[in-house]
This record gives sequence, C-alpha cells and structure tokens, in this order.
Amino acid sequence: MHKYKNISDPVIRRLPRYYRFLGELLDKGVTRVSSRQLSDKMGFTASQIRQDLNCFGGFGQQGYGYSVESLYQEIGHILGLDHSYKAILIGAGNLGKAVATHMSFEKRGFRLIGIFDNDPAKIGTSIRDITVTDLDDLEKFCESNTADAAIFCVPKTATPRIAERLHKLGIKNYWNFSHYDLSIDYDDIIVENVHLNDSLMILCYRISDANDNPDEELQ
Amino acid sequence: MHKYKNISDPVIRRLPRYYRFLGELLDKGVTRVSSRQLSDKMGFTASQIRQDLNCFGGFGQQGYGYSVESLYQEIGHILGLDHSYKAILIGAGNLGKAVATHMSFEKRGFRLIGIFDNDPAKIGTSIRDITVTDLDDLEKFCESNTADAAIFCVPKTATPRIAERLHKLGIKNYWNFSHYDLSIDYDDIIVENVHLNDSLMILCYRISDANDNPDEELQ
DNA sequence: TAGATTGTTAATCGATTAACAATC
DNA sequence: TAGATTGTTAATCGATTAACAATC
Repeated sequence: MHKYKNISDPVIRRLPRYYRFLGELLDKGVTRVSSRQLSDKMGFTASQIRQDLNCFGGFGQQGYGYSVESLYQEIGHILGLDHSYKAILIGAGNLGKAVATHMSFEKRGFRLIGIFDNDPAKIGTSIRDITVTDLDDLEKFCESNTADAAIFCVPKTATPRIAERLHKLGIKNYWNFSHYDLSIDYDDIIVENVHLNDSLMILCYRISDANDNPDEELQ
Repeated sequence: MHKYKNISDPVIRRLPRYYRFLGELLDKGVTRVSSRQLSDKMGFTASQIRQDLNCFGGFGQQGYGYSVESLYQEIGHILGLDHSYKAILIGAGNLGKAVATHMSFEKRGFRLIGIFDNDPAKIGTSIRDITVTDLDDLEKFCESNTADAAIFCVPKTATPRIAERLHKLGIKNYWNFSHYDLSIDYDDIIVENVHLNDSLMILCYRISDANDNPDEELQ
C-alpha cells in the first residue's frame, strides 16, 4: 500500500477534515472544486490546501481544480480507511459502551472484534452483538485472535498494567481515552489520545480568558 | 480574574498536561520540581516548560525550581478551574450519557444544569440526577436559567439548527462532539471540538503508514 | 559563598503564506 | 488561444530550542 515519509503532524491532522468536507460536497453532487473554493469553505488558505495535498501527490489539474470524487477517494486511501484493522475495546463502562455503539468503525478502517472488562456484572452482556469477555481471558482470546489495535476506556490507574499485557501480546497501536500518558512507558507504540478532561479544561481556559474583566481584579 | 493576551494555541493545549503531571507529583507527596525533572517526566524540553510557564508569570525560584503545590494551584487558576460555568448537554444518546456520567465537571470549572433531547423515550428519564428535558422547551428553560456553555452530543444534521437557537439565546461557548464545524457559521463563538471520527482516522493513518510495506505494492 | 536553576534573550527550526511559472 | 488554477519554490512568520546572565 502506501508509505509516506516525513509527513508533519499538522498535515496529518488536517486530512480527516478534508475528507469530511469532500464527503459533504460529494453528497451535494458537486463534482469539481478548486483549492480556492475549499479555502472559503474550510477556513484554511488555498495555498495550504495545495501544499498539503502535494505531500501525497498531484491530484489536481491546472486550470480545472480537483475532482471531488477522486480526491475524496484518494484521501480515504491515504488515511488507510480501506483497511480493516481488528480492534479490541478494553473497558465496557459508560464511555466504552458509547464508543462501541457510537462509532462506525468499518468506515474508519477498523473492525471491533472483542470487548473486555473485569466487572462480573458486565461480563457476558452484549454490546453491538459482541459479548463482553473477562479481562483475565485477554491472553487466551489473543491466542486465537490477532488484534491490531486496542481501545482504552478504563480508569487511569488500570491503564499501565493493561498496557503492559497488551504490549507483551504484540498489540502496540492504541486509541487512548484514559487519562494516562502511554507514550511515557513505550517508544515502539502508536497512540492517538482522546483526553476529554484536557479538552474540557481548554474550553474552560478560553471562556475564562474571553469573559474575565481586568477590572474584576480590583474587587 | 485573569486575562492573558496573545497566548498561542500550542501553549494553551499543553496546560492541562502540566496540570495532570503536577497533580500526580502532588499525590506522590513530591514538594519541589525543576523544569529539568518535569522535562524527563513529560517529554517536553526544559526550555519549553520554562518558556510556557513564563507566559503567565514567574512561578519558580532560581536555584530551587518550582513548588509542586503552588504551581499546580497556579495552573488550575490559569485554566479557570475555580469557575463554575453552567453547562447544558444537548443529546442524551449513548455519547451524551457517557459524557454526562463520565466527566467530573466540577473539577474542570463547570456544572451540568440541564440535559435535552427530542426523543420521547428519553424525555423524563434521569441521568446523574438531572431529568432529561424536551428539546422544544430549551427556550423556556433558558428564561429561568442562564447557561454559559452547551455540549453538543447530537448527530451532525441536527447541529446547525440547534446551534442557531443556542446562539440566539446568547449561549456562545460550545464543547462540540458533533461532526459539524460550528466555527464555519459563527465567528463570535468559542468552540472546543472532540471529533472522534477524525481521531480514529488519524490512528488509522499512523498504523497504515508504519505497517505498510513498500513491497506490498508489487502484489 | 558555590551550586543550581530560573527568567529571558537570541538562534534555529519548521510550518504557513505568497508568488509565479507550468500547463490544462 | 486565453483564462484559470495547479504544483512548487521562495519569503515570511511563529514556535521551539539553546544559551546565559541574573539570582536564590
């Protein structure tokens, strides 16, 4: 498949956004689009859009722009969405359940093949047609199933020990909802973090910074 | 309270991480820490840490370092966590329910005062001691309650119309889990996005980029 | 005091924007 | 062909890192 080298993080993080906007154009039946039009719609500069896309290839045509359909396909391919990586979910609490039921894994290059928890009340129940398995049976499960990635929806304290087990089993790609920094312990892993607490605090900062009046200092 | 000017986005996004690590040191009973020690622990350079902190003030002491406790307090204050912004949740589906039950709003500067949905099956039920209210009654609710922020846990298609209503009610701070770009429609709002789909696609890209062998191209 | 570590300025590095020749 | 818009190079801007004087 592909192997792109030295693509910077900001570029990679913009790809899903391109994909989303192109998908919308596609739904609307738009067939062609210029970097200028995308710029107006998305809020990036036209220059940046062309620069970004050219990291992966010349998908446009001078004087014409880009074909919405083929650019959409290309970016999907660049993102690797045509894969079907097998993922297991660790933690079937509120958050884990929401992630399992809410996400369209198949459209994002993944397939959910297992859910684990250590709570007896949860073990045996079904989420999305997948039976919640005892976390103790993780190793047994992995003997007959090869997971490519793990999703962490467990409390911070439980995370490092589970990570150690997964790492030992050769599972080194993580989607991490836990408030623990996995990248501290290992350097041969791929982690994408969703730190909800951090995100909420950032919102808090921005509200405070916008609202707070310097005069209040006097009170 | 505070009003910091021209603080760049990368700096703001690192603040919660500092807060988290300092909290851990505090729990361990560590009383002092140098930028060098923090650097080893967190993976930022010592230089960057000092640079970041000095955007807000000189919290350290030459030859000594930083007091863990007071730096923790300072960053909490900078983030505005001592506020109690009133937030309403829009959407009581799996994701909304998970967000409502999973987050410690009080520790992050917020208080959840209302939950709304348009599904009759959900209206009247309780989440976290808050009764789910009919979305149609949003305006009525806001006559007697002043919300500072709204949390979007509704499908993409429903988002723009609800945003319009909230904006009209003067609620302009959003924590957005919807796959819709609110910042496109308004420029007087504050939005913090949690785009789970984007996050999962970024993980997919990284896995693909690391695993794919150029030789596969031949097959 | 001597050693350590900050606060801050200066140097480097990388990412974004501007410009324009190539070309459809 | 003329007009439009790309791909790509060069210029600018901003963020990170290095260095070091100030000082606890």
